[in-house]
Amino acid sequence: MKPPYHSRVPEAEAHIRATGERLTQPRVTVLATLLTADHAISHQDVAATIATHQAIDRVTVYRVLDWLVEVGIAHRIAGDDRVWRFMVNAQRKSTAVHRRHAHFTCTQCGQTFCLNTMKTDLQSQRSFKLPDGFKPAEVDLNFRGACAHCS
Amino acid sequence: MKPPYHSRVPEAEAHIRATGERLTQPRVTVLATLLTADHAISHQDVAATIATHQAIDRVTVYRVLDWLVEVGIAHRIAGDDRVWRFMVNAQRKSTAVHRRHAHFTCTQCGQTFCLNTMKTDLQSQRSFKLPDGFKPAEVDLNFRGACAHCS
DNA sequence: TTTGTAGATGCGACTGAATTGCATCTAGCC
DNA sequence: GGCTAGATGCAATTCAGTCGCATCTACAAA
Repeated sequence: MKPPYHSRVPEAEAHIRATGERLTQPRVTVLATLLTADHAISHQDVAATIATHQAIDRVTVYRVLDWLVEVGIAHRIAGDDRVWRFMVNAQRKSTAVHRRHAHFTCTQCGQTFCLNTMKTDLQSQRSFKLPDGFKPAEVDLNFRGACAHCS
Repeated sequence: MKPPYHSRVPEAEAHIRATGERLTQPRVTVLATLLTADHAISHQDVAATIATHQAIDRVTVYRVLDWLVEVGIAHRIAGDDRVWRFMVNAQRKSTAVHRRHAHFTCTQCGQTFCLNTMKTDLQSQRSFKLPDGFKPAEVDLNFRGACAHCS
């Protein structure tokens, strides 16, 4: 069980201040919500969770989520249902040449887990040889199957 | 330059007959169109291409595309724009326990290439160690960057 | 060859995630 | 305290994809 929403607020504020951009209530709320999740969650999940304790506009949630991705605090994952899911980045490296993500989507419970935050051997991602001329900037690795809970 | 649409019709018909299911005109047209592409194309690309030489309903294209994926002739890729893109499978292995795809999306021209059909060293995909209990059934590897044309 | 029918197609209406335009508000500056 | 660029709220819109249902057709059986 992850720490609840309230204990995540200071952490969220610190992340936002670190960007040098405006610290607003919606940004804090959305980020703190994202920080309490141990798997990638959708815009709707975020909006619904927030709605239980305060009012927030759907569009604002979309915009904050986009902003979090833009400034490098979070990343987004395209799901099989055409819905974006978001997750806070494990460790931010703003100047990283290669950004790498590894996710696992459970086909039974539907949850998407970020493998970068788990003990996983992903070093071999470096060893791919692409055809001549193809210059990758980012790599995504997506697994589909049964998660630890459902298998 | 790939062979044009017409020369792909017999190939398309053969693939469809091989499934044991009905050989219909929309199926042939959609598959032949898919066979002429050297990169993954969207439903809209398929529909627009077909529309230049014959009438076809949008919904039928969706259904045929889904069917092609279902019977294992093609596969779909989730794009960054929430649009599915489709591509004929290189070699079909109906009983494969692990289905693997590797794609490269060019952030400049927007095209998505299937690396499985290109000379690429992807053997290292086997070497991932997932956390205990996670049982992958499929693996997708997605690169983003500059393609051979744009780099 | 004709016929019966399961399955495919065509069409209109619909869904729902995400986006846009614009008026209003506010965080952080002076 | 006042200014203003940038953020938010709300309504309307977009667009990929889906659904319901009437009609059509591939193909197999007669």
